[in-house]
Amino acid sequence: MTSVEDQLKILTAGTVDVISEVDLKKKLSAGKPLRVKLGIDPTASDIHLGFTVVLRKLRQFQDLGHTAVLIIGDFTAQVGDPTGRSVTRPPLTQEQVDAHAATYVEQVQSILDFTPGRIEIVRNSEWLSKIDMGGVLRLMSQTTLARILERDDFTKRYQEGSPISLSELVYPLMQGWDSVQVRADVELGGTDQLFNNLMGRQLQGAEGQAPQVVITTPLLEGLDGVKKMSKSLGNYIGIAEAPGEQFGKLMSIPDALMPRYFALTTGWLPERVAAVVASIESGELAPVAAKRLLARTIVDLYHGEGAGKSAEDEFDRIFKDGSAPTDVEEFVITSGEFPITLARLLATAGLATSNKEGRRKIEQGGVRIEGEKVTDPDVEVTAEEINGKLLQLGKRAWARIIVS
RNA sequence: GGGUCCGUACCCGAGUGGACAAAGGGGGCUGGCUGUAAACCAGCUGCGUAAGCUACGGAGGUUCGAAUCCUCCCGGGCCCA
Repeated sequence: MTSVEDQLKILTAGTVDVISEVDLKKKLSAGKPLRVKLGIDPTASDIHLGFTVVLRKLRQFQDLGHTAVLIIGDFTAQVGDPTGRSVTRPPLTQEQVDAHAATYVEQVQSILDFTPGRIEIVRNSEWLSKIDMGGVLRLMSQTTLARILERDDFTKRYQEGSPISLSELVYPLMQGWDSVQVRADVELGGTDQLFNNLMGRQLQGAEGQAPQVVITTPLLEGLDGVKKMSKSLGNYIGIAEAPGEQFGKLMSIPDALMPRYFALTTGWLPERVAAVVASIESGELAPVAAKRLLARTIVDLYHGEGAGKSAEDEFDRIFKDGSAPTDVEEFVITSGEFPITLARLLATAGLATSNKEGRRKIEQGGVRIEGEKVTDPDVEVTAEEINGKLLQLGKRAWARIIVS
């Protein structure tokens, strides 16, 4: 087994908070596999690059012989984590939660070790749906309103006069109770989870358990380069997204963000990251080349070796040469629809949400048929004229029209 | 429970009887430029070929005419209890 000192070095690298390192050392020194908790709220169906930061940290624990305890927050998802939120989350149905949870577990396999014994996956409804009012009150007496309200997100909402549901105030307690239930030795999370995770420490202490070590990892900025990557902000790159999508999205991140992306998402050793960053700064590696390298690396990571190169070729074909992608989706239109105006054709093929919008796109010069720009939205085409032709909207949307 | 203020398009937000399909910003889209799906600049952004239709929390009402006035209902903030 790796020495305690080496483990400490690996496990604390790239983290923001470790509370506390002394505790972690003590726990590691006991020589037993630690139970390392990570909670996932199944509020959306995709795992994104930002979340892989903490997943990779969890994987490091697994590789050192510790046990990953993945908690699917199916119960807490019904309340909604108020962290960083300015509004109450809408409650999810059981079906949505189940579907999201299934997708999560599937996607997480590309990062975590699923060898039996290395991972446990549990749902927090197992215990949270059973706790009675007495139990809830006991938990609530462990904290005070002042402590809960210290949090920025609540303070802000309170000052703004936005509604805050009491159930949201209890959220950190539920998450803390999870730690008690799974007897967590360590809990991982993004820096925004610090408050919630510290609650776990306190509740464990009150229940006579050794308090968990809380480790936080940095939050990755999303495509906009400012706000954290999140599903609800729509600025994310999903690990299950198509190679072309991932490549393109990565190419669009602000240049200044590249070092962070290399450091947090590639899984590279710090020395390798430092070397790349240095060559960018010295001008040896052009920004665009660096970004391509990043994009290839990430696509390879989630779609297999070589997928990055293919995605890059495709990207060049589309955006550099301006030609159509190799596989354009076919769109079948029944012959009864013809003759049809170009505006309506666009809407029928799903490239516009309405005829009106199709009309606008054509008038703006954004529509091509077989590479030829069309200008009159009212022109009618017959089935024979359009069958098999390539319809293009803007730089990023195509449909091959098939008449049946 | 009482009082008071509020609810506007994807989001924020102006509008308080006609000139309102509704200012402004964000987002999104299209075009230009570019190493880039970045940045920047310009245009577009309810539906309908059109006449017109539908839309300012919901339902009624007043009026020639309502997002704007009245009644009730639903949702929210604040103050008092």
